[in-house]
Amino acid sequence: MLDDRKKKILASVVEDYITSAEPVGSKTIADKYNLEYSPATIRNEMKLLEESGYLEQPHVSSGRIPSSKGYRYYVDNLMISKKLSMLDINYINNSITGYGNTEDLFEQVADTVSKILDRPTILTMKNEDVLESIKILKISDKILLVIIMSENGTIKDVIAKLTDTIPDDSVRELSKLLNTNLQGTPIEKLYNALSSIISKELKVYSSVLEKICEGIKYEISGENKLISSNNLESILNLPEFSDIEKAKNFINMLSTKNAVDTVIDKIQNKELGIVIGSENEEIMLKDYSIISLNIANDDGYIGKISVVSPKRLDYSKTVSTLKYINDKVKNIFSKDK
Amino acid sequence: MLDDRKKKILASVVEDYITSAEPVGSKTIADKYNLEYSPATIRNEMKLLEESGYLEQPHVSSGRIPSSKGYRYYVDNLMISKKLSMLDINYINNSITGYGNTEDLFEQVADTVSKILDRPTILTMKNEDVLESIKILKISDKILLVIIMSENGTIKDVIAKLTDTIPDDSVRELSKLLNTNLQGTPIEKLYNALSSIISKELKVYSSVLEKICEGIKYEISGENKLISSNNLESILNLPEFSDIEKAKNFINMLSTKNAVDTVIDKIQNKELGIVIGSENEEIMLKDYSIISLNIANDDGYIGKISVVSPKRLDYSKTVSTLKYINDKVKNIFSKDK
DNA sequence: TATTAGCAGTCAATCAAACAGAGTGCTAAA
DNA sequence: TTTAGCACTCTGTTTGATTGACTGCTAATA
Repeated sequence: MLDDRKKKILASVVEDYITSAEPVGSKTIADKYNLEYSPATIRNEMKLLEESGYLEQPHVSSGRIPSSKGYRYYVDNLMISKKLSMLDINYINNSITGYGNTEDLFEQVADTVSKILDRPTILTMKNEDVLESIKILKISDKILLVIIMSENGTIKDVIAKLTDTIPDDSVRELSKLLNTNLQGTPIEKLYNALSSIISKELKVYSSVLEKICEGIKYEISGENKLISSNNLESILNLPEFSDIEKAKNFINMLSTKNAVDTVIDKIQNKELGIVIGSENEEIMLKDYSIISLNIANDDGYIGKISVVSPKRLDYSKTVSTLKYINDKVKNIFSKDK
Repeated sequence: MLDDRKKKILASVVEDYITSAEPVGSKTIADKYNLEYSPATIRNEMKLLEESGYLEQPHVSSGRIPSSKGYRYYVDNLMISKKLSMLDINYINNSITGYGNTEDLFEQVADTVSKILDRPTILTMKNEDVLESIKILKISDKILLVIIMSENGTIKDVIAKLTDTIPDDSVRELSKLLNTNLQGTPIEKLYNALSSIISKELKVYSSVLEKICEGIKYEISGENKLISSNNLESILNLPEFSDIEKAKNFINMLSTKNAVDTVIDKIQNKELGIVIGSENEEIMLKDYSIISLNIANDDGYIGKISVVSPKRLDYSKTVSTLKYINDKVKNIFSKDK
């Protein structure tokens, strides 16, 4: 347990470093943050903080920077939750309108978070959803519109271009058959379910169904749909990326996404998960933090918004923003009911 | 007009520089490309080529690099069109399947081009298309699916979540009204047209129509839809971007897009447009080239695929790839008919 | 006359040495 | 227990010297 003075010093180091990105020296702290201690005292304390792993020293004659453990202590014990500025609140309210389907909403959310926090934002939508019903609409002789409705209220649709014309009767019959066969199927397994049906029971319609299948495969792409929305230019301006190799690594990490995905997947039980730097198992991620918020509607878990950043970031603002947005999203969902 | 020897030397400089990214010296050319001239002769010729503006010398004791004029001469007169490798051809054939609507197809095309050429690729879809008909389908008490079909065969749909329930009769009537009022409207003006109708003629349905309108605004976002698909990590590996400022500029240029858009818009009359470096009016683009291919189906112009790159790039491969893909796309369109 | 060999000259890139500045740890005094 | 003072360490920047690639020019050669 840290004593009061150490806490104050640690908090000052973290907060100064978050904005300056430069190692923080004892004099800076004594001057800027009106602590009642002399630089020498602060130096002694900083040394102790380093020895117990909360601070690091890039080299012997430099100031200190927070370690992952230091950030963790700050986040858990010292951080004061900031209120969002009116500017940010207005921006959020204007850009998250709640129009469209769940996917549209998630995209809006990702864009907004990314803009406000200036960090790449990854969206995970879980499809634990099951099929409620399928409607088939004949748009023209050779074109069908297949509408897929899930119990959660998500609506997706697929356009199937046929090779031959199809009579109205068949469309009606097909619609019935699909509904009786597929109702209750988990959305993410729809493609597989449909494929196996084609070969077994519904051979008559196989050519039509294959077209529909193709569409479903394309539109409902598997389990976790990940969208990364970002504002790369401003991120590359972070001093962390003045070394172009680091910048490339970061971009690479984001686009292969595997490592990040694993971390995000593990964050389950809590509403808000924060994984800081070396807390990540993957070494690749040792300098980065991931902050992830679970989104739920009344029926339960729907997905996550996750922010990926160098571990030097404004944790307080990030958390406030995510929480505010979570409320907003919950609100939209409850209105829909 | 350049004599034969100058042509050979210019071609060698361009081709060597394209792969090496290092200024090319007289000895390199004499050794690697089996030209029958001594380094001294080549030196003299290179000096003349520089004086007439085809080559540039970064500093007095370095080799030469092609100027924009040099690339232009190469592209117009010297370039031998390369055949695509089997690898590339297979990749293209596998990834451009032609499934889905025009927009899906365009996305496939952009991804493919971007992968093969390792460059950001921008897609422009022109909506000169006009409305053929609108269908409205009632999905549940409070949810309508509005299907918008254009004469070009593109189908879009919008989900409108209503605040109140709507009777079946009204849906039918609304559908009729919209069709008579909007048929023939250019797709890109649909939103405006609908908005003005709401206030004038169809006041009874205004609350429903506003919801639909909202959706249309969101889904059919204006005139030119631009999608940029890219593979940023590998692009940042280009030696052009070893200076991080250049990298940021490039990314910035791509995301603001204004400058690039203007160039692309101007390329109209030809099937294939190549604008090299300083040929661009915008100074921002003086080190970049844009290669843009017009795509048409039987009814005419549909859109463009444009590749943006530092002006050092494999023009021959780029052109071959775009042409091959153009054929592929034309093929898909004619099959659809 | 056209080409080429040879050589002096230029410049970028690299490396080491010198120097300034920021910040520490330790000691001794308050 | 806290603080002032000082020697020390390390980074970052500047300066100068060195190396190497390549040119332009001159004079010799085919």
